Amino acid sequence: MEKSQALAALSALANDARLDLMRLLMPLGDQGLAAGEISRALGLSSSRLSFHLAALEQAGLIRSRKLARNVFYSVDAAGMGATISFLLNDCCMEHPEVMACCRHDSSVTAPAITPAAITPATAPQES
Amino acid sequence: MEKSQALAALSALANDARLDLMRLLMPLGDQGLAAGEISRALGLSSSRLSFHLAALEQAGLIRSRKLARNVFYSVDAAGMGATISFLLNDCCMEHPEVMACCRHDSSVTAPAITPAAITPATAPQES
DNA sequence: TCCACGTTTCAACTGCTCATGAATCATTGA
DNA sequence: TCAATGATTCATGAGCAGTTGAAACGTGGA
Repeated sequence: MEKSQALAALSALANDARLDLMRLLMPLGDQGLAAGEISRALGLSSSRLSFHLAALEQAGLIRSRKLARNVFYSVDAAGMGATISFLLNDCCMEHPEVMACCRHDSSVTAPAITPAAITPATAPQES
Repeated sequence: MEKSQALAALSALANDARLDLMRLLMPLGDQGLAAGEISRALGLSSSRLSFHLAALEQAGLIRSRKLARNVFYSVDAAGMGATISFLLNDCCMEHPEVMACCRHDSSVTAPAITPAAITPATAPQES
């Protein structure tokens, strides 16, 4: 991975809303989520969300595909992996103490935004 | 690691000069390098370097220690590891395809700034 | 064809990041 | 005490990132 590309990815990740966005999309895999659903789940205005989505897509961290009227966004795991790989290998040069972070899966906290928190819109409203 | 702390670290890393700085300091371990030497190695003005060093130190990615007239800066491997661990565990939730970046040590290129390029000039004289 | 919906683009504004050079502070040796 | 050196802080200005609301665009159903 090029340094410039890694810088773009790091810049994209260094934002509260975009980090939430990645955390929201990550467990959904390739299916992803429509922009409108993301907007509702994160409480972002449509224009603001579009801005952040464009930043992440340009950085190679998410992908989009059009389906009828909706645009579905999903994580680009390869892009995310390449970014982390850049940090580990090119930046930290496989520093033993840094590499240790890969082995012990420490501090796995509950995700801030659970997929269950997403309003399915079309699903029946439970009372 | 707190999300706010991870955001600070990512913001600090999302900069060309600071990424070079980390790559310069990484192979030097705890010994680190004096600010003046870093300034010469990277071709940064002293005030500009001081700004970037402060950003990295505040983000918990480097440490400093005063030695006579010099301030030596070295990487905080634990801080860097925690940042990458946050990306892997909290952000990517151990997504299998992302976690793969830890295993195959791909694309290990020659460092942009080799430690040999640094003029030793004044070795840290402990008095 | 028209309307409704989902999404993106645009202009304007605010605030932050980054770069520059001068000034300042701290330490050492003459 | 003074000058030299190493490093940081400050004021200034340029440019970019983020937010907002309105407008525009594309698609599908009536």
